[in-house]
Amino acid sequence: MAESTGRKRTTAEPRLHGEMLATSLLAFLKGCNAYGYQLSQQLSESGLPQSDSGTVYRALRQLEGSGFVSSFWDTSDQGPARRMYSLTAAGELFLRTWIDALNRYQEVLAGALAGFDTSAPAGDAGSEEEPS
Amino acid sequence: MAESTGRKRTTAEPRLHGEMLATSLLAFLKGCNAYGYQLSQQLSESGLPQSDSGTVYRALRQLEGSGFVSSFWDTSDQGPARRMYSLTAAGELFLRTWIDALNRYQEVLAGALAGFDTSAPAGDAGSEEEPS
DNA sequence: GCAGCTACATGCAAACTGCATATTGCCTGT
DNA sequence: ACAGGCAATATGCAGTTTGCATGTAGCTGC
Repeated sequence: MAESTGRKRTTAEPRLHGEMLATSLLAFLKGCNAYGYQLSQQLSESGLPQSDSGTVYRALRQLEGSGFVSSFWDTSDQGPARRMYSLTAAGELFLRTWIDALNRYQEVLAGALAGFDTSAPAGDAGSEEEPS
Repeated sequence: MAESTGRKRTTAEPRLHGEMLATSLLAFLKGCNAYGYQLSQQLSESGLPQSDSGTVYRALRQLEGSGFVSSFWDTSDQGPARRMYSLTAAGELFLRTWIDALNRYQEVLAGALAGFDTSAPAGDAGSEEEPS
């Protein structure tokens, strides 16, 4: 049940949501300020799993609402006005926090693949993690 | 606007959703089979960002629906019957795919933090580091 | 018997997402 | 000059996911 109409969640192709998308955007902004459109393109070119451009714009507005980025309308060039985003101090903090979490995440995954438990001290091969 | 009522998304404390949660569960199951309750606890102890236990159970059912884990009711011990989960071949594949994506993800983040673009050849240092 | 723990499940409302579509401004082809 | 197209941002909609609270069921301790 519950897999009839829309897209499925647990398909084999990774998607980037939530904090992952947010973190990617912040990371890009750490290098240099950019417009949403550019960020959306960078995502495409980065080899990372993609997100819809609408989602990217909305994510940026939310990040701004949370104070992690700031923006202003740039009308210096021609073409439609674009919103220039830049990272704030709070944004950098958030970025670092998440990269930290990501590191632990990878350790756990790597540990599991290697076949032993990362959260346990070395020595236990975990092959019969049998707690009965 | 729109930050009054419910929980906010982009808070400073990381949460584990979607594929991230799924991947963590699969990784734990790679080491050894387990019950949902155990997995939920392992998550708590792992130092990873947390998910509600209800979410964990639902994630497991979805993973089962996708064929990435299989389960059966274990009534051998006393206490309420518990569902024993184990990883399938498809699940291992999915796990590997996601760990791969995660690696790219981390490279991109690390590159952005270092201040240059990972997807671009060396030379452009993104020096528009607009000071003030 | 009653509280408490293990173990799993679900209802609900809010939030998130992908897709399609709209809007504004400039630029190009014919 | 006008149609079409791209750059750049935004939104409506419907389906999905999530956190929180709560419910069920079986066993244990007092």
